[in-house]
This record gives sequence, C-alpha cells and structure tokens, in this order.
Amino acid sequence: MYVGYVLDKDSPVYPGPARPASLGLGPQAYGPPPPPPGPPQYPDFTGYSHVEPGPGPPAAWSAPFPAPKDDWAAAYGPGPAAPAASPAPLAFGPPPDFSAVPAPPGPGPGLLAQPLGGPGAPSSPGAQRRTPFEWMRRSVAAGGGGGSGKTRTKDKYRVVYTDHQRLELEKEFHYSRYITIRRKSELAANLGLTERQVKIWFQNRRAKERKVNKKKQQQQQQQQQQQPPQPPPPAHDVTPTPAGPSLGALCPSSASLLGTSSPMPVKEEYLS
DNA sequence: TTGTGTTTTACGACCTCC
DNA sequence: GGAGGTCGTAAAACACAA
Repeated sequence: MYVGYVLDKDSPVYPGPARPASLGLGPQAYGPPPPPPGPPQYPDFTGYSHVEPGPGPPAAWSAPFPAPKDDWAAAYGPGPAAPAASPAPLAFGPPPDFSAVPAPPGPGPGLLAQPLGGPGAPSSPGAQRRTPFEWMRRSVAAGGGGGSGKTRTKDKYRVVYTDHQRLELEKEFHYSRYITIRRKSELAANLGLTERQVKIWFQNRRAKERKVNKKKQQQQQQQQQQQPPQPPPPAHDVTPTPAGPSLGALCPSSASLLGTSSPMPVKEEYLS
C-alpha cells in the first residue's frame, strides 16, 4: 500500500491514532454481516453531513470515533484541491479535509499540481522506480473519470488508484469502516471514482483488515501455545484494552498515519 | 534481469435485508 | 428484486532477493 508509504514519509500528519486501539477492532468486529449505513457517528462534525437513517454501524464501530475530520484537516494542512485525475465536479462541495491533502514529499508545489508526466517526486515507491508520474498517467488515462469501467474481459484489467485517491479512501475508512451512501457519492465525485469503485474499495479494505486481524490472532494463539498457561482474564472485562490489534496493526500501511503511542486527542466538541 | 511472493483492483457467487 | 455485505479468486502492479 503506497498510501502507507506516503504516510510513512508524512507521519507527522497523523499525530496520533485515528481510532484508539481500545475501540475493539478484534475479530468480534467481523461477526454478522454489516448493517446498512448508519447515522452520523459524529453529528457535530459539519464538514459534511451523513443523513442516511439507519440502525447504525456495527457495534464494533459504534463507539465514538475520536478523530474528527477537522483534526485530519488540521494535520494535513492546506493542500491541493482536487486531484488531476478527478475531473468530476464536486457535486456536494468538498469537505474541508478533502481539499487539504498535502502533496507527497518532494519538490514541486504538490502532487496534484504537477502536470501529468511532468517532473516531480513520485509519491509511491513504485513510482520512484518508474517514470515520474507514470502511475499518475496510467491511473488518469485508464481510469478516465476514475473508474474506466474496464473489466478483466477488456483491454485493461485494473487501474491503480492515485495516492491521493487511496489516501482519501483510507481517511474515510478510518473514519468509518462502512461508508454511507451519501459519503460514497461525495467521495466518488471528489476522487473521480465511481461509486462502485468506492464500494468495492471499502469491501476490499475490510477484507484486508480481517485478513490482517486473523493473522495476528493466529500469531497470538501460537504464542499462547508456546507459553505456559496464564490465568484467564476476568469474565467481564468490559474495559477495552489495547490487547486487540491496534488500528495501526490492522492497517500496517497506515500505521504511521495513526501514530504509535499517543491517542488522537479528542476535541471536547466531539465528546458527548 | 528474472523469479517469486505480496498487495491492490475487480469480479462473481451467494447471502441478508428492506 | 435491488443494494450491499462477505468470501474466494483472477490478474495487474509492485517489492525484493538471487
């Protein structure tokens, strides 16, 4: 994941975990099929509005998410507006944070401000080894309007999303594992992707998280088998502990995004 | 340079919910 | 019936060791 690469290099932009490890991202979070999109988890956040009624996100995600988008935006600082690969008009008007994505490290005014094919620092390791912005050209060209609609049966099997697209998707994912219909539309418009692409990206992202989570669980079990039996924990340990995989662990590519130790500061306005 | 393993998009099958 | 979920998988893109 090259977003992770970008974030690794820009680790300070995320001063702390976007979601505390105590929110319980363990396997229990992946039990029953996910519910329909829920109400806004942060109704106080006015950057954009979630309006879909519904029972709410999965219980595992229902805990207040202490990473307000304002923090993200603040962390990101001002940046280029829409990606060059996003010709779609901003149907909803860009949320503050969506215009605040920094350029990847390197010379030049910014990733998206760079002309296609022009000189500049690549924003992904692969790009470092390729023609500068080749990845960008590929994505833009192949994904004209984001998703080109091409399938494996056509000439182009898949496109590679730009770092900006992946970064914004990651941000949204850290905000909520299940994107609402409205946010999906907004994100698709802002990133120049189709809603289907956004939906599938979230599906794949959840699958990735489950995979990583499962891996960690297996490792823990192996360690427990090797170690002498420990006294069982209290039956009702309601206190969320970091024992569960941290978000950074679940999403190594975004680990630096989330910081390492200090939790994301929570603005009082986001606390009920 | 090449072979191999991993990650990333994208899809189909199947299921649940409204 | 449609939308969206998981699960499994294909194949491109990529990383990296030899």
